Amino acid sequence: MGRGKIEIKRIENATNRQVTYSKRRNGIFKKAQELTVLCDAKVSLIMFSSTGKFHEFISPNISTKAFFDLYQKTTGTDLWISHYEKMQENYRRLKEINKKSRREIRQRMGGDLDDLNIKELQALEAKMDSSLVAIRDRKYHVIKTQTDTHRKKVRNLEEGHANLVFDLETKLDQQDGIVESEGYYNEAANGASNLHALRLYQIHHPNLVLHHGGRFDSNDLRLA
Amino acid sequence: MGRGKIEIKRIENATNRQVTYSKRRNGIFKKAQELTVLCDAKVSLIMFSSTGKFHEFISPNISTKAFFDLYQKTTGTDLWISHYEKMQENYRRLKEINKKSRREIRQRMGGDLDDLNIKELQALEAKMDSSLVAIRDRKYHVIKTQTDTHRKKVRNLEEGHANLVFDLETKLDQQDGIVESEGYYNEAANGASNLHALRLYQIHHPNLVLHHGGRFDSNDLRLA
DNA sequence: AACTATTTATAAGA
DNA sequence: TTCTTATAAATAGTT
Repeated sequence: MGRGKIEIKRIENATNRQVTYSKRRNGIFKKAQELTVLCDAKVSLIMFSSTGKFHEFISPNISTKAFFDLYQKTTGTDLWISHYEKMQENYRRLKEINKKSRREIRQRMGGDLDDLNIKELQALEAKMDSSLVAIRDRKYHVIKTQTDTHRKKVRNLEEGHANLVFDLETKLDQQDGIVESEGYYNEAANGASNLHALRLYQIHHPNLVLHHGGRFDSNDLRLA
Repeated sequence: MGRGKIEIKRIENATNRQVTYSKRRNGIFKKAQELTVLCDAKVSLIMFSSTGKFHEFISPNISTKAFFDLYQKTTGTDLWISHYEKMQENYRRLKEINKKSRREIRQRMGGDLDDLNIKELQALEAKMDSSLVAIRDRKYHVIKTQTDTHRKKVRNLEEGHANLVFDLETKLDQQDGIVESEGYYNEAANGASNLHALRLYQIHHPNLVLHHGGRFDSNDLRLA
């Protein structure tokens, strides 16, 4: 269809070939477009020229990926789709497990109990009961550990402090030399050395330290 | 190019559409073939008719897979990989959620408590406690429902049975006509009519039925 | 599926 | 590349 008829064989003149490619490419794209519209068809037309240039036509409302998927599904060709589907299967399975987990949690939270029978309810209750025991045990263990830690800390602090006070007293003794004994004891009574006395008392009554410095009292245990 | 010019829009007549599809498909395939030969180009032409029928043209010396690989390489858009990676990401996320769910369940079962602090332990204990209450409530509700159902069933059965016995007695009365009164009462004493007596008794003491026929006794409640 | 009047595509030239 | 145009090719409507 042109000024003259041409034989269908490779055009040897590169320029000519390029021109013909360009013209016919437009023609075929137009045909593809018309076919898409007229016949409600899905068309994918991809071409590379001899120089490697790339052109594509694809029907609207379908992506190249979707088109290729459709192609594979239709032809049964299987390049990577099996891998993909295996993954989808795993994904599905994982989702199912997830759902079950969530349901189990809900049940353990006291919901979603409607379709459990007595036996299941009893089993669940028993499990929850023993779990509760374990949690309580753990809590008491944590409390005990914390208590012990605090007790030690406080004892160390108190001892350090008492030692400092003792050192201070010793230094005062050395500095003042001979002091009227009654005056000394009077001063000490409302000053540093009552802490020394406290220190000596604490060594024999460690629990006292806890109740004052450990920030734990019976209230904590009531909350626990 | 035909007897008349046509507008490029969907052909509504299905038969016409199918015919046009067939004709133009041949035309476009021929064009693709010619382009391939004349211009030494690589062409992939895939189409699906509105009825889902599939046709393909592809340049010789290149497979569809190779063509698609070339397509991906040229466009830089790796369709599959992006999808695959998105899926992998989802999969990973789901797995993470799963792990957390499992951990939560383990904790609610009294395990995996080592890295919870007191506050968390207390919260968990409280939740478990209230959940346990909910589960117990549900259990008692189920038990009550079952008990009621059984009670009703048993009462119906007993009444039905008693009615049968009563009918039997009535029939015996009619059949035997006049019987020596002492003999009749003697026979009845170890025969059917003691059931009649039971029936009358039950009407006024319905709970008796439950304890015999309901298969529920205080033991059940102890287990529950 | 064949026919054919017409429309459309395009080869060659500019 | 794009336009022009003579001509080949495709195809719409018909049989």
